[in-house]
Amino acid sequence: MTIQMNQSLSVDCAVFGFNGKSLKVLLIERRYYKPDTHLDPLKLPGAMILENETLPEAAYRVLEEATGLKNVYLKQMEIFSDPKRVSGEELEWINRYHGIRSERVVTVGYYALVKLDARTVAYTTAKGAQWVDVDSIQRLAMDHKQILTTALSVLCREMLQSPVAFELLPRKFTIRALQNLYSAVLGIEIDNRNFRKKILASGFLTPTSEKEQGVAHKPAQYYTFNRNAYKKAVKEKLKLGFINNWKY
Amino acid sequence: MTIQMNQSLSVDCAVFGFNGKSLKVLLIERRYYKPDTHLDPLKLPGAMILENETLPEAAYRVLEEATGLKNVYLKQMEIFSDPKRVSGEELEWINRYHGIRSERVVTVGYYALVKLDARTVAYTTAKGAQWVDVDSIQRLAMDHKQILTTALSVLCREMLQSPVAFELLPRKFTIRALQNLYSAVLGIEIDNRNFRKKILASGFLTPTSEKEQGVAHKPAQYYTFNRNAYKKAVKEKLKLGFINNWKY
DNA sequence: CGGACTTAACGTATAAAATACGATAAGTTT
DNA sequence: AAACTTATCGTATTTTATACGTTAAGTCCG
Repeated sequence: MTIQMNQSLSVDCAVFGFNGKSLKVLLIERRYYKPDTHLDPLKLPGAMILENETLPEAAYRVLEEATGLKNVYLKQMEIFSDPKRVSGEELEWINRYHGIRSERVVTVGYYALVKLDARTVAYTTAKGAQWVDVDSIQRLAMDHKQILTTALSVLCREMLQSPVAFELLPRKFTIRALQNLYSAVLGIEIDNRNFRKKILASGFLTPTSEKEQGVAHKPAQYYTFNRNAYKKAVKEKLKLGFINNWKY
Repeated sequence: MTIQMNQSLSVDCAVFGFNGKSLKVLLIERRYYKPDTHLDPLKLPGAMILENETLPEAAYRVLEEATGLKNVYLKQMEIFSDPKRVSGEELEWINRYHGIRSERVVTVGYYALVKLDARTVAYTTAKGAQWVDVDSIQRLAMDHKQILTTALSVLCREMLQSPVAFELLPRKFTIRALQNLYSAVLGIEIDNRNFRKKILASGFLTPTSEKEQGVAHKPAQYYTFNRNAYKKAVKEKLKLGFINNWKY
């Protein structure tokens, strides 16, 4: 057995957004170097790591290029290192596309959460990218479907452990919007009265002076996420899951 | 900017063990290619990734070589990709040691949990490795101190979320031993009466017919971890931290 | 041998959190 | 104006966490 050389390292990002109804992921249509290929056209945004660049830097670079956004929630997931994860025609495509000669490409999966506002949607669509409902995705280029699946499971876990939900919502949001997001991503039903009670009791939401307008029911108050209150609470108490919530 | 080539990928493992009192990590003394070097001698077990090998495979290979154990709890943490994380004399050492010519080494950090029984200790010490108290470690080779620090924080988090503690205990253990482990790793005091109540209420422990012998107090019952009961419980209820424990 | 000592094991009382669900409020739609 | 929808508040019940008292079963030491 020989040590692997002539390999490349890439990053691939599953960029998630929430439109109030369902979870979306950003997909890019790739260009072929020959027209009659049968390779899957849609892929996650990604790039090769450059000299003098760390992996997070590469991921942020990809993300800014794809969305125009700089301060985005971004997190490393796992690394996909199957020696055959890209091979044959796919490897050929990569080498051709990047102008390199690599025998193996190991990729690091990232997942990102963005606020799906009009500006961002305009930017991405102008770039030819598309926001696709995560449930509707059957196949993607290379092993990107697998990366997406991993990202989804990581997102579920994170939603339960930390306040990442707010990364997907606009700055001002209603409690119901937050509830819908949890409900959609986790696929569970939530009692709105208890959810409200729990989330308000946490002290992480600050009410604004604004209310919904033009909705066919009692308009709801808008809140913002109070990150400082959250940080303070984390410091004060260890949060558990397995052996629930002890302080001692 | 150019795409990085001539790079190597390695794995480094923080292997933890618990001796009943404190948390230990397995360290290896590295050999110099010249005697008067000032490089730190102790490092985590690690290896370069081989052709036709995935990263987890590489990590298991390292682990088996270092401990003689095959079925070990092993988990990928994060990737250390600073372009300068090994450079100069350290990079020279790596290239010399492995007989390669690499300009950059990106490493994937793993952490492993093993049961520190007599056989394993004998095996590792015969190999010249040592089990060192984690609190006493000041410096390590390359950026291995940083990898260790990351591993420790991941371990703390995992201990609170999933039953990894049992990977560090012998098959049969007392409730007090489990408590001491939590107490040592998390650095918190735990009320033994409430701990017992909580852990027994979870239904994850199966009592055995054996008791402690020769201890200077009432002998405690030995228990085993009931993994099936745990899996069943996980299925039945989502476990949260941020928005604690809902079922709905 | 007997009392001191230590931890195991059980129990009880209180506080805090989760859950189920009733009732009213404030808008739009028809 | 009645129907409809969701917001918002409230209450009762159950579950879980926490603090801490008590007895049991051994060893240790005189």
